[in-house]
Amino acid sequence: MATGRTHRPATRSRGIPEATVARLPLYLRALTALSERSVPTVSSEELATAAGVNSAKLRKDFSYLGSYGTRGVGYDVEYLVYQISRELGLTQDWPVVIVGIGNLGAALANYGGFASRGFRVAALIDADPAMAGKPVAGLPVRHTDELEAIISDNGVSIGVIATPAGAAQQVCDRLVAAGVTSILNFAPTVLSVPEGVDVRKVDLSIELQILAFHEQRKAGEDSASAAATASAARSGAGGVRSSASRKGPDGDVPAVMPA
Amino acid sequence: MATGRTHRPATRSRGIPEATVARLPLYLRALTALSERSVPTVSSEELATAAGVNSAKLRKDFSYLGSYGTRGVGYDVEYLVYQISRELGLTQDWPVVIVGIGNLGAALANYGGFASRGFRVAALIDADPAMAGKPVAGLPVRHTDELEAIISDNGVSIGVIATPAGAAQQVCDRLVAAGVTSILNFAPTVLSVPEGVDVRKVDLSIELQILAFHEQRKAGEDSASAAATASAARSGAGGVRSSASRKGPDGDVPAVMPA
DNA sequence: GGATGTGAATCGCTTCACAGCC
DNA sequence: GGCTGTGAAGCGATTCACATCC
Repeated sequence: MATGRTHRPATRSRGIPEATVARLPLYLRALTALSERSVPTVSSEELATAAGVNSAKLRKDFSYLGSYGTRGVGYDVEYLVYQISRELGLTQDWPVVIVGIGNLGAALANYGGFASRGFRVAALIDADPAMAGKPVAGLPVRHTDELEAIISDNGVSIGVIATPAGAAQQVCDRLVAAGVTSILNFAPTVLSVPEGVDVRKVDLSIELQILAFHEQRKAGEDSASAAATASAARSGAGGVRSSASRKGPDGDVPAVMPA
Repeated sequence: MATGRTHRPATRSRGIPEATVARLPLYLRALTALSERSVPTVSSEELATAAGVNSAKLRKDFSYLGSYGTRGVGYDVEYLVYQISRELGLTQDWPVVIVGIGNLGAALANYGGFASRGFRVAALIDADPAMAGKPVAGLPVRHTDELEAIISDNGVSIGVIATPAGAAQQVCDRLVAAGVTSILNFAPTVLSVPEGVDVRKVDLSIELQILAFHEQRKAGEDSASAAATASAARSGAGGVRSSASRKGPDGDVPAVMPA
């Protein structure tokens, strides 16, 4: 999960569950591919496979949007592309700014997936004066001083933060003050924002850590020694928990602190 | 959510809920920051705030790991850092390969967040012969031909795919055949993998699309015209179906939705 | 007194299974 | 006959609220 709803008591945004909203882009991508191959209709089964979900979930998801299918037949690809696009708000143009033009910011600026949906990179912003004016992905990098002007001149409501962690909150505050109400945060830090501002976060290392967790489990299933280690860890963790005593039952000493 | 568990019947990985696992890296990050500031203990309340979750959830999460706190006092920062690191498998070294050294791949290679946890970039791999040998983030780019050798020589079990969508499945297949069992996929495509291989995906444009959805809703609350558009869209969508509308059992919002 | 640890209640998502319609 | 649309059941995660312990 790479999400970060900020406050808000679970706003089931008018009937469409959050989990469904998160999958709509997936369906849209699969449908767009079908559309390009001029496939006229799909069954929930086929589309679900293409999107990597199961068909019951897909049908349920679509049922929140309306009755767009035809029983015994399936869904009209073009029509569904349109409906989902509209539901997601992609039939309109969304100017976005990217703040922090390091490696990641540059990668984002060049990322085709933004432009191909309704997103338009209105400006690239960086705090380094040496970067100012340099073209990245065909756009000149602007200095942070211009941030407020850029936001209001372009009517930007979505900002992408790709700065180092230390600068993120400050950038966030300025974006919000300038009128941005949705933020996609790539900096590894928790942003605090006022009510009404949405933040989603993508943390690259978190995803890897989750994989490492499962990977470790797999290793434990195979080799005996690894399994022993793992299960010792386990019983220390979830186990009996006799009275008190932190520290796992056996040799489980900290001593060497990891990274 | 940017996840992608592949098959597997919900493997509540031996007692620790998936949702909890996904938050452990968050806690770890907050704890590491406290550790660097030499803070000896934290309460669930403080730590929860720092990690961006609520304290009840945090305590519940920690309860799956064991009783590592002290009632009336809080949690020992260093000790908790160690326990979570170990639980996540970060006390060991994880060699990873990054395949596809375009803008994004290069950004990932340079990303400090990998190295700082237990991850070590063992190799950068790209299909472009012109890239071969060129240094990126201090490592020479290797050609795809060497993929299998690199995986087995380094005992790599985690692979990162940052190729264009068209190449991703093929790269994935080769990684898996060579022994990789966890994949972090940045390509905007659904990967199919055999049982036992974990895939997590990060799709940059999906996150933006989710923000756009909520942004659109906000706009509908403000201006009358926008609201009209939105609700027209809505009724066109959910409309017909005379029989009882899904939607909350009772007073679910009509027309103009509340904040 | 103060904060953890955790059953119990609640909520929301997923899955099932079948009625409804083409 | 085939596939959608959806109540209802199932299940996991979140939240509550308080017993427990330092």
